[in-house]
Amino acid sequence: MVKITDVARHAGVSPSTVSYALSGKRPISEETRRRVEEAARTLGYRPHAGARALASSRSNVLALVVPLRAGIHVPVVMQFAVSVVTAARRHDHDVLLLTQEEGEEGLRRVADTALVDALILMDVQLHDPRLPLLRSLDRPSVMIGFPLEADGLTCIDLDFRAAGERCVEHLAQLGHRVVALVGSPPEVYVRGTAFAQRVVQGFTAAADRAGLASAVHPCEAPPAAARRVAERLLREQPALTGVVVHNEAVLEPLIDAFEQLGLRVPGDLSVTAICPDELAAGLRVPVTSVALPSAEVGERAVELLMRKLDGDAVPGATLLPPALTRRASTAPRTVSPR
Amino acid sequence: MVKITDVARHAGVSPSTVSYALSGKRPISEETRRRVEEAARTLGYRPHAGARALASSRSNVLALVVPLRAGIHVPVVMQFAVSVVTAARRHDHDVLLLTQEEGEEGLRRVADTALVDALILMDVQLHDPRLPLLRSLDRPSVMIGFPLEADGLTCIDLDFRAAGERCVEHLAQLGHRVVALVGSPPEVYVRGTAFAQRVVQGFTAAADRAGLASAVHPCEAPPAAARRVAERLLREQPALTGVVVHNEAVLEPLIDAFEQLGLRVPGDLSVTAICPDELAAGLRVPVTSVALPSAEVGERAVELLMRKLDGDAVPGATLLPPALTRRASTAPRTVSPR
DNA sequence: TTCCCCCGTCGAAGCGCTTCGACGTCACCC
DNA sequence: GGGTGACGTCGAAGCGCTTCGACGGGGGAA
Repeated sequence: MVKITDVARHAGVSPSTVSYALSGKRPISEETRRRVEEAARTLGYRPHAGARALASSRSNVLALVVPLRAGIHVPVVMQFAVSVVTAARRHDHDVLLLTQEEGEEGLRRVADTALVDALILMDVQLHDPRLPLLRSLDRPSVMIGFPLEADGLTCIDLDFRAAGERCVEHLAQLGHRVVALVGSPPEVYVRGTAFAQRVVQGFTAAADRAGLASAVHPCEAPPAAARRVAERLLREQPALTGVVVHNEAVLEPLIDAFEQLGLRVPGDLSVTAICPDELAAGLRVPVTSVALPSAEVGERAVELLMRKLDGDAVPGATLLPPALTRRASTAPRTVSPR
Repeated sequence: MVKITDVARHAGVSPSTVSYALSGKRPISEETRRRVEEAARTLGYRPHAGARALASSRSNVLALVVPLRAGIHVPVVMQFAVSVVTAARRHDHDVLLLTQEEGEEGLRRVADTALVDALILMDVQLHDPRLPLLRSLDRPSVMIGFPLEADGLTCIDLDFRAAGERCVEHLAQLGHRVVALVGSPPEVYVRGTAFAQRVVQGFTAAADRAGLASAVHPCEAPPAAARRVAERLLREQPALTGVVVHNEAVLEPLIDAFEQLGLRVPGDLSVTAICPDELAAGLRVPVTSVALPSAEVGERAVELLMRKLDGDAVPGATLLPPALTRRASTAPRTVSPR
């Protein structure tokens, strides 16, 4: 293993000069810097991560806690993770993967052993048990999602409330008067997952404001569940013409079910979704949707953390405004009753 | 931050004794060990990861390289990742997440900086460019998947060749004489992804051996592609009664397509798959399948690495035997022609 | 009773890096 | 021409832990 003293000798300078030349933390003459860099390159010098962490009390590693729960859409989680890793690398950091299984103890462990400099949490609950811990930790953190009480913490997410509203407004503009929300599986609401509840709030508020009749239906993931919900929807709201889907797993089966029940999309029924753009755009009937910008969220989360690590103040809440893309699944309400 | 000297003082022993007491690397009297443990507990002592890594040249971190490519099934990747993390934690290790985007340079970086002790690679190609690098690294590694030339390296995976064979044998036993394999998207074969090709080999070999007529069809992920493949299958092999699906994304759409084309599963067509058990079992028609044991593979990969880290010899190749579970989608061939 | 060995513990060195204070040199200004 | 910074570099300390050799004391064997 080649170490800093080897580079120093090779470049004819002291180890500290090598350190400064490579880190840029003190001015070093152009000439010396070039010599050091070349020495480092020809020797293949790689600073020892542990030594560096010990001396600088910075590990250049971020922790990412991913959810394992039922009812969450795995590809979305993966997208977050990948964008976090990519963004972290741009800032010269690596990412340690933690599962929620490890719980608070895991967070405390990686923070207290100085394995990581900072933490990113996904799948935040309204009353998340990890909040007090995060506050007490001496390391910065960012949550992807909003708990109810986030004082002193930093959160970022799509503005799900606004997303719910946006979908309803779009349907209202098209003339629809009776709408329904097909949401996540019941357990997601039961455990108080913030984003799911916010969509419901936004959906309901916007519907009330616009004077629409509305209903909310949680829905399990299997296609059969989608079919059942579709039937129930039509039974309970015979005049239904607008549907908002906030559940990646059932989006396609649900549309299939509607069509099998004799409803054309968008002829008889307009469907909008809150989901990743690729999913909405890739369906047989491309679906009008509010995008779930996982890549952007992951990226911004990392940037927030970096600023916190630099000691800068950051906004406690970052809500990304929803962007609705019109596709083939929504159309003005047909005036003639069916 | 509480350090080892604090614990030592509190327990009335020297720092080295604390170290030995906690690590068990030298015999320490019962009495002393208890005092040390209690001191550590009451003070909330957490050894500094960097310091430990520097002194012991062990970081207790594994690198996991996950694929980002098109055509791979994301939930499967996630399952691997989770099982690797869980298994690693059981061995007191953490997991650093790398994306394939970082490439060989990323591997070299985390290995040479001693950030990680060992590496796990997924999505191995037949001619994987990372092989020489892995051989030259001074750290042990395990590949999930088999390249063509694996001398000196350690690999583990489901025996995909045998899995392909097993599916065909099952169909043959049921009396089917004309079979087809619906595989991964073409790009997966083009880039030489080992497991996909092995399934083809096993499928073809077993079909030849049993004297079955057979054909292989790569298939893109979108449902529309599944439909096209279904039509083509029936056109090109009118006597087709047995299908093997090795493509998680199209399994369900394919069955739908067959049924829409007027074929009942398993009445007219027996379908078997190579995919995660949950997927096969959760479909409308539960599908007979060879399980993709991601959890077991991840776990075993970690165990192999641990043994290598301990300096033990391990087998170069670990092939997990396929296990076929019969479900509703396969039945004996109907004697009467349709 | 003496010698030896082993068990349990200690002290010190050192892992490879960063960082702080200090020092020499040069340029510039009065 | 001497004082004064600023610039560029060096040396040494120290980050918190592990590990190696050494050492004292007690027990068993002779």
